Amino acid sequence: MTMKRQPIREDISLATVAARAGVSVSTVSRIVNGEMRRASPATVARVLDAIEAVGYRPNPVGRALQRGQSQLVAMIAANLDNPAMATIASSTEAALREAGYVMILCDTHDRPELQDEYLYAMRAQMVCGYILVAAVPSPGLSELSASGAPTVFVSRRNPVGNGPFVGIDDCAAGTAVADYFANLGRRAPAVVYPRLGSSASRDRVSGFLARLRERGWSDEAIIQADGEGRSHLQIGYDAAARIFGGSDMPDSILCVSDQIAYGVNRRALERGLKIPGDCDIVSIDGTPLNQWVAPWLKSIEIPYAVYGAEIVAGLQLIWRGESFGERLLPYKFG
Amino acid sequence: MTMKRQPIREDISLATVAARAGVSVSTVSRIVNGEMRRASPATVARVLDAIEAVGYRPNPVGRALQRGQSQLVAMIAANLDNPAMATIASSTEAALREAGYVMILCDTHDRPELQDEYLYAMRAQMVCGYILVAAVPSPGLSELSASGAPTVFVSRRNPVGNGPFVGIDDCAAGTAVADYFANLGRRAPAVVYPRLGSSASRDRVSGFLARLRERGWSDEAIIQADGEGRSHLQIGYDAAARIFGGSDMPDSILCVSDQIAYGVNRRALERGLKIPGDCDIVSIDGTPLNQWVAPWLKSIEIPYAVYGAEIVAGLQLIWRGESFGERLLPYKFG
DNA sequence: ACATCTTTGGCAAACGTTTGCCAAGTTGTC
DNA sequence: GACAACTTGGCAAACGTTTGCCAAAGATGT
Repeated sequence: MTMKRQPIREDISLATVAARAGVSVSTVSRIVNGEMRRASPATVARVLDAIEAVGYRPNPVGRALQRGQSQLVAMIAANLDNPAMATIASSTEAALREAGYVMILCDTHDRPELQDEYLYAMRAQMVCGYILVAAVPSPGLSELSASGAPTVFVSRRNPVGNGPFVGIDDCAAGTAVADYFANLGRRAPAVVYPRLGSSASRDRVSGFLARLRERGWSDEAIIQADGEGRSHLQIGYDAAARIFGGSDMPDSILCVSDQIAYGVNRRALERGLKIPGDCDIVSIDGTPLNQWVAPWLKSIEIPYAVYGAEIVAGLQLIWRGESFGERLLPYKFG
Repeated sequence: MTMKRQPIREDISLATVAARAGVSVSTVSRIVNGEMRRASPATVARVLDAIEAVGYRPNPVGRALQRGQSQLVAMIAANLDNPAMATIASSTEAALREAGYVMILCDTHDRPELQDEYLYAMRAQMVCGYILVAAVPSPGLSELSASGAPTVFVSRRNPVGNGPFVGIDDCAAGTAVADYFANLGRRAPAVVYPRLGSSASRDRVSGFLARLRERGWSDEAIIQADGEGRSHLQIGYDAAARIFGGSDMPDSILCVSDQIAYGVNRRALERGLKIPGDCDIVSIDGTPLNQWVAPWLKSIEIPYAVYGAEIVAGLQLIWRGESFGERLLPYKFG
């Protein structure tokens, strides 16, 4: 029983179907939208046949104009070159398609002006939802935030207010790493993070520091190094230069992202350090690529591949009017 | 002189501007579209003021409906999880935005049915162009190909016909690696590639083999290994198992992608081989990540970051009616 | 026979834009 | 003074959809 897929003609409209079925455009429209009770069973059958016969598919543009809202969802991401974000984008795209939506992807390169430009452009496209991955503070974001448009924040919480969030419990992740180091008997822990921290970075660092303090470390005993710029690779590399150049060498380092860990490791290699051995490195991200190219790296594994499903489920909740605060996903460590 | 950016109200239309300027909607429309000669300078000024005052921005949906074409461009990519494709997507998105377009991203996961689904969905969205990254043969693609819609193929050539192509000279890249191995005095070269090869893989392999034959190798002297599946990482890992398990060990391996090289390297490590040393590995891709996580890997570097600009330039050529056959970008090696 | 209600389906306006055509008004030419 | 040519700007249709409202016809109750 092969279902012959006929070529899609873009010039098939409600009018075509209506003419063929001998009814009006409105009747066809109602039937297409599932309002079956507005027509007799005979008419419905005739219309359905006509739809099938001419291969009608609703035109999303006409529909968007009339409804004042499209089936487009905007994903505004900070940096697609980061494999973690690419995975989020990929899984979200799949989940959206599954639900009948289409994703527009915008890469802000972490720049507030670009983020605003996109926010405005997406509003003009009448998108029905916003997914903000690692959003940055900006005037447009405040405006969006205030407008009450369906929005989900991913990885980083809303930097200019609050709103539905999908991510992990960053603070707990930092705590877990602190416990791991402490239980292993490490004496000189360090932490590397970007200077312009997102909520995620900050929470990870503070969870880590808080637990170390609880377990007896003084603030001076914990080596902290931040790095400037947008590239986490470079941040890690630069910060490591200061750490390894200092008087007291760490025996364990928490890197708040995989890429920072790559940077730290490269500097360590240049210094002739053995990783692990001379120094343990733990990162937070744990993309699958690590197993292939960075087996020396132990990670808190964030389930980026399931973010998509969570994000879309969250959006659907919002569309139905039932908002939600946050969806924290379980991470894996060990 | 701060330019106060006013909040975008979505309910500002041509009618709003027209009312404020005391002219008709048509006049405003013409001025917005740059037809300045259809109105007196005084009117133009008044309208421009009104536009500024109310913060008018054309509604892309209404425009798309009227023109039968949107400012949306569809990028249909095989697999976003591959960093090379993520970079292509990112750079293309930037170039499109620069040119005033908006990108819709679709990830087909290398599946023909999904590719078709997207092709149909994008047609319904009245996109004004298609960018097919590593396209796969499918009925919908044949249809698109025949329809003459503006399309650019990236990385892989059109598998069901021909059409504008952006990429590198894959055959020459393979040849270059062959020369490199030969000049280094390697005696036992190998090549690893995916079984279900794209045009790109095939060309790279055949360029490599052809040059080795020219330089005196017999077919039996060249170790060839392919791997099945979609993950290049796994392909490399599996193929390496056979290579390293065989009687004659290679002293040099060409991997047709970075990810394959990662897989091969991991197996090599498990075997206790030293890379480089016991065996040289060269890959084709050369993403910047390599410098950080795979310094042992020498690569033909493909300038993925400039693909975006080339792709968009190509599209604009097509839109202007001047088609083009292919744009081969220079790669770097050494 | 009449009033009332339900079923069935069409008309037309609306969403925001573009553009062919027409109608004034202005200028130029003989 | 007549006529053409150009300038300026508006009307209205069209793109494809949705939906409030109305009308015809049938069903039900008195």
